Amino acid sequence: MDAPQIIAGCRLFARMSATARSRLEAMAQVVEAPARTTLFRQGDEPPGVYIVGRGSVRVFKLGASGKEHVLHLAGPGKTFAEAAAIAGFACPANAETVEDSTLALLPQDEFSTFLAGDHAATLDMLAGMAVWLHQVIDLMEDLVLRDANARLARHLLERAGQDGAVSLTASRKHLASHLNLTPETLSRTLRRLTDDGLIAADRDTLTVLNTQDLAAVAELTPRI
Amino acid sequence: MDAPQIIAGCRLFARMSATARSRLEAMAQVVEAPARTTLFRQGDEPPGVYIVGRGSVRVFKLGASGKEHVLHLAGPGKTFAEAAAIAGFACPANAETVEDSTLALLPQDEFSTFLAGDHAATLDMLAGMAVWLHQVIDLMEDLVLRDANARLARHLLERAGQDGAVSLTASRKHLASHLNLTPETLSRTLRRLTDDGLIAADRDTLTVLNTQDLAAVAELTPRI
DNA sequence: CAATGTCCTTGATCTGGATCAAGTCGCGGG
DNA sequence: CCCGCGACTTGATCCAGATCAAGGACATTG
Repeated sequence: MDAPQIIAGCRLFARMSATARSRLEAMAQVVEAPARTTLFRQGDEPPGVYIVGRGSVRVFKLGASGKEHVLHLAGPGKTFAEAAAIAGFACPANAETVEDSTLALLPQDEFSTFLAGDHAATLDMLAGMAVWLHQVIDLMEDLVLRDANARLARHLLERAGQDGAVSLTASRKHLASHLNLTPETLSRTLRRLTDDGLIAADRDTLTVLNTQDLAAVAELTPRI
Repeated sequence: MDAPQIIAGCRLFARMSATARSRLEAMAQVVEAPARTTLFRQGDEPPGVYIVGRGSVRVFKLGASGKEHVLHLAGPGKTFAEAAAIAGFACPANAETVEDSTLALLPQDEFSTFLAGDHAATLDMLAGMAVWLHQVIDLMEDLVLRDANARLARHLLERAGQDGAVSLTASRKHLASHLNLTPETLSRTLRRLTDDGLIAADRDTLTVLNTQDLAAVAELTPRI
């Protein structure tokens, strides 16, 4: 998998002009990383913008007691570390591949130079950042305003395809951490929803069976 | 209070070029709003970028059961609603003045046009957005990885001045909501910290007395 | 194919913070 | 000055979800 391919697979960069894309392709470094490779750690200098080509990456923060919170499970076409790259501050989180992955890295300095010289690209990045901010805020509100059932329900509804299938990019415990649940609670919550016939749980796929009722669970007020 | 003054008081816009600033001043609408005025609601069309000149604004989300979460307590010089304005999606939250306030509004359409024509300003906005994203992520990690004591301790340390004073912009229940606590728990937590001599609590000011030990509380692992 | 390991499930118990329920304080209006 | 109301405190109880503690289900390896 080469740089042009990875960049073409990324919404954000794919729609940029041909000249902009060729500059990006020229600076991109392709990284092949086996599963469980650490890409950067909390506090590191910003490496630049990463784009996932194949595989998936887990971006997470560590709490004092070793508890971790998965901020982002990035699959193919997704970018991460953009914010640190743009503002130039130290990485606020850790990143590690979940499975064998191919990534493109747009190095910090060259990427900054590129943005400084391309107005349209800067506007695109700005819009992309606003969307990402929106998603983070949504996740936070989920964590604060919803209970375990509703969080899981909403997560599933958001990423269900036409057929209602949601494939698990990472292991269940990572999903649990993303939703700020323990694996035990995730397991029990999945059981509750399967017993009620709202979803079907397979080894590596969850399927939404009843969108209507699941949506009701997602909106359900935790404690009247 | 007039538009040039409000814009000059805002970090983000103050450092822009004179020509950029005069364009912003020309488009700005000054809004005088008494306490408890609703500026916009969840789901509204994005109004544009707001800048606080005087007073303060509470940006919050409502959960199904009426529980609210304060995302942002914006004081003088702070902006809000930028993300919605830039990406053009509906407001993800509600905004209401806490006290009598003066605001400047840079209307959505004119602001977009301005950005489209000014590369340097776009880069500044991008950097500003990255910082704001960073803060939101920090807040989320606080909510997820820290307990009530540590959340309050960190919040105080972050905004203590030289003399350790933190003035309460809004009522305590709004602070409680920002930290995802009930007023009761905030009250008990403040008591614990005052009893331990780490802070002093006054009617409308909290004072950090022992930065060392308070920092230790902030970093303390919730449950070993 | 036993041996080991990792992930997931299920059950029993614990606990931080929410909720419910009285007060207490301070302030503005009549 | 008294009344009423909203914001805070304090105490008693409750509960969702964490933690602790066994199992089971697959893989991988010798």
